[in-house]
Formats: sequence, C-alpha cells, structure tokens
Amino acid sequence: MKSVTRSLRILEAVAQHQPVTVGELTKLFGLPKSTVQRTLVTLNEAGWLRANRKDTTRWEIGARVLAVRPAALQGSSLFAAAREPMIRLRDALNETIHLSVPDALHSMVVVDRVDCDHAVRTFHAIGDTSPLHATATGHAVLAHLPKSEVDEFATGTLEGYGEETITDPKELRTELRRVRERGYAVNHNQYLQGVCAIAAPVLDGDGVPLAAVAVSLPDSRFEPGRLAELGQVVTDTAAEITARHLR
Amino acid sequence: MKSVTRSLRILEAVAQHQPVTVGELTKLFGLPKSTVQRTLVTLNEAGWLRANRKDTTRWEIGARVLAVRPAALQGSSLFAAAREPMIRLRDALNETIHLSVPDALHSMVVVDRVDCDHAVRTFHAIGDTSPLHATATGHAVLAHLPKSEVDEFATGTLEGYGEETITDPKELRTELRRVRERGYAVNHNQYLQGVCAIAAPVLDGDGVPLAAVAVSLPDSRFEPGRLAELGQVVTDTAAEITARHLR
DNA sequence: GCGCTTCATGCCATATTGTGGAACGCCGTG
DNA sequence: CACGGCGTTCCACAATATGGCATGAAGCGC
Repeated sequence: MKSVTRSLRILEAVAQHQPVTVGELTKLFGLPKSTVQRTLVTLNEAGWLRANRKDTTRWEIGARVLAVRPAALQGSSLFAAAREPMIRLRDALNETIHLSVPDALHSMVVVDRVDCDHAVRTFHAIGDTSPLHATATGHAVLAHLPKSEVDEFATGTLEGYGEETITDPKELRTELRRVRERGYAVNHNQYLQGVCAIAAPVLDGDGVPLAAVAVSLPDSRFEPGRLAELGQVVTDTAAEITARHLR
Repeated sequence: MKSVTRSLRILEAVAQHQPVTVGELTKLFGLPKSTVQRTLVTLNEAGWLRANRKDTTRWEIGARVLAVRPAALQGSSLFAAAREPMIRLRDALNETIHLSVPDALHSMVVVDRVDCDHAVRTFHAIGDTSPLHATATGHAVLAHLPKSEVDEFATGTLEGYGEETITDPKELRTELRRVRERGYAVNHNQYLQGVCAIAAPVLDGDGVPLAAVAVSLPDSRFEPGRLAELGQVVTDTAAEITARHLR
C-alpha cells in the first residue's frame, strides 16, 4: 500500500527534522507538494502530527505516538531487566553501553543506552538503526538465529561500509560460528569508522535471540590485549539480563 | 486518505492488544479479513510491526517506532522544564503527578509521570489518552482555550462515563468558568471511578494552554477539606513550569 | 485416520481512492 | 506595484486499494 508506506516515511522524516515545513519535505522526497501536503493533513487528523504553536506552517510529532509502545519495551520485559545490569557494566568499564533489538528488516535498533563520562565517546541515539551484518550486536543476534533464517538473509553480496565490512555470506557464516564459540561478537570499523564494539546476545528460554548488549568505545581507547576480558564481562552481563528476564 | 487513517488505527489497536491475530483485529474493526491482513503486511514491511517469535500469526509493535518516539517528547521542551517541579510536588504530597498535553482529537495524552510510594495508587501509563471534557487536565486546558474552540468542541451531548461526567455543554461552560476563577480543575469520578485528580494549566507566553499538571489519588485518600490547599500547590507548580519553560 | 471447522493467506475484477499538475491567495521584497 | 516563494485547494484521470472468494494449513472431535 503505497500511501501508507509513504506516510510512515514522512512521519519518520518529520521526527528527524522537526519542526519542518511542507516545502522542506517535498525537496527531501522529491514528491509533488500536494501529495506531501495531503499526507501531513491526514497524519495531523489522526493525532500523529501537529502544527507548531509558534509557526503553524511547521509540523512536529504529536503526542499520540506515545500510545504506541514496542513489545520490546513493555512491562517488566527486557527493558526493565536490562537496566541495572547495564548500569553496572558501565560502572565497571566506564564506556557507553547499548541495548539493541533486531527489527523486521535486517536492522538492529538501539533501545536503551547508558553513557560513560569520557569527553570522547561513541554516540548512538535511541531509535538509531544499523545493519545486521556489519555490527557487533547484529552478529550476536544472527549467530543464534536458526540456520534457515541466516541463509535467507545472507545471500548475494552484502552491502559494504568500509574495508572491514564482511560482504561475503560464506565469510559471514564462519564469523558467526566464531561468535557462537566464544560467546561474544566484535566489530572493529565494519560499519562506523573509528568505533569498536563488543556484544553478547540476550536469549529467550528457547534460545531465540531477543536482543544484544554491547559496549562501544572509540578506537583510541581500545586495547586489543583486553579483548578477552571485555568479552567476558559483556557476556556475563548478557547472561544476567537473560536470567532476570526469564524469572 | 482512508487507507492511511485506517492503518494508524490498526497500529494503535495492535499496540493495545499485542500480540494480536488478524482475526481478532477483523472482529474489532468489522473489516474484511483481506483488508486487515494487507495492512498488517504493509506495516510490517515498514518495520512498525513484527510477527511474534513464538507464534508467528500474532503481531506486535516493532522497534522502528523508537525512531519517532523520542521526538514526541523533546518536541515539547515542556518535558524538560516540568521534570523537577513535578518531582518536588510529588515529594511534598507523596501522590502521583502527571503531565498531559492535548492532542489533535479531543484527548489529553499523558506525557510524563512521577510516582508516589503508596501501595494503593492511581496508574496512568505514558501515552494513555483520556477525553478532554471528563478529566481535570482536560478542563484545565479547555478553560484557557479561545471561546470559539470550546464552542466547536462542546456541541450536542458529550459522552458520559459515569454519574459525575458533565455531558451538557452549557454545564461544561459554567464549570470552565469556575476553573478559570480559582486557577485549578477538579475531577472526581467523572471518567475513572474511584479516582480524584486536581490539575492546573501550563500556559504559553500568549496565554495559550500547552499542557496541564495534575496530582491524582485514590478516593480513599482524598480529604475534601484539603482541596483548597492541594489546588494551591498544584497551581504553584504549574506556574513554576510555565516560568521555566518561558526562559 | 478422516472429515469438519477455524484461521491466515493469496487472487483478481471492479470502482473507489489517491494522484499530481495547475491555479489560487497570502506575504514579504526589490 | 509587480514579482517570487510558499502553503493550500481543486479536479479529471487512472492507478490503487478494496473485499468477496478460493486456497491451504492447523487444530479438534468422532
């Protein structure tokens, strides 16, 4: 359904650029003015958008969006289970900690974050997405999916983002085996340059991967000699979240 | 745009009932199966929905929503301005405090909450909506809207939710005058039974109502003799939020 | 094990619905 | 005062979503 898909795209764009005008959005999407205009009015009538109070030609996200909460955040699930262990991990390492979940189409989405206090630190906003095949959290999740799902996903040539990105499905599969063996995934310059991340999966009772916790730090502070140690504490944290989540 | 409006309704219904099946949604909306099905698939492809991992015929909200959610909060810089005063108000009364904003369609939406520590307390989740004409926060906002907007809204018979709901537009208007005079609004059993709330508006520089702060408590703890006192502290808090928001 | 019901999913002719080019009206500027 | 930029409205056309029906899979009782 074309109009629905487009409306959601426009909604996301408004969230990114708010408060934004019709004209700015038409340029962004290359669509006819009237089409964008109509979409904005519809979204407004549904309460998902609203006109800015000061400048009524500018649009921003309406409060109605708050009524829609992802399953991953509901009640006492993951989100609540993860908070404390994440804070402890941050305290132990003084590096930024992320919780990410896989989404419908081959992305990891940042769901929660606990910041470190270094002046130089990595930054991913809540809601940011990154490709499954090129991030530590993505690998942590992929490594625990049924082979059939990985096969379906890892086909052809995967998109590259730099020298280090694994673009060959075969190579990806051997990397995933390594991740399973040692329990954690490592990403160094595969997606964002200058960033290093170490991630471990949070699993369901049945071994289904629900999310991944990661520590993320700038190149400049990464000491290869400490990798095993970091991998261990991240894995322990993920295990603790899993345990808390199950009970 | 019919399909867009309907898709958003369905999205909200999924959020409310997740994880939910196609059949349940068709009953809920009285729409043809194929229409609902198609909508779900479209929303899924956009990442806003996903199939439940255990039971793939059940749908739940996808993580993509998170890309938009934070914008709904930061959109109103109110959120930041209100936090501290709300916490102080909670500390003073040890009752639950809410911040709500009006949305496009005659509802108030809960935007933030600070909890008390009583075992028995009222509960409204962030994102919950309630009707403008039957809540304290709604009255606080309505009382400061231009008369034309109130007239447009308060027409015919308003929906009732119990004995106490004001359903007559005329009666509502006199109540709103009282709210303006004393500065705060009171709701006792108008919408939810057993709940009492006292709210005051947060205004713009131009006197336009942006939101309302409310203290909300169970019947059992409400002492009518303390109403004036409670009204005063809530009004003071609202005034403080207004002041912080302006500078 | 076999028919029966229930439910999700796929198909396709139809007309309803959204499309987008063009025109309008408002406002600030040269 | 004319011009250009911008948001908004209009309307004939056809692309698009619709929903009744058919299919297929899964659960249940006999």
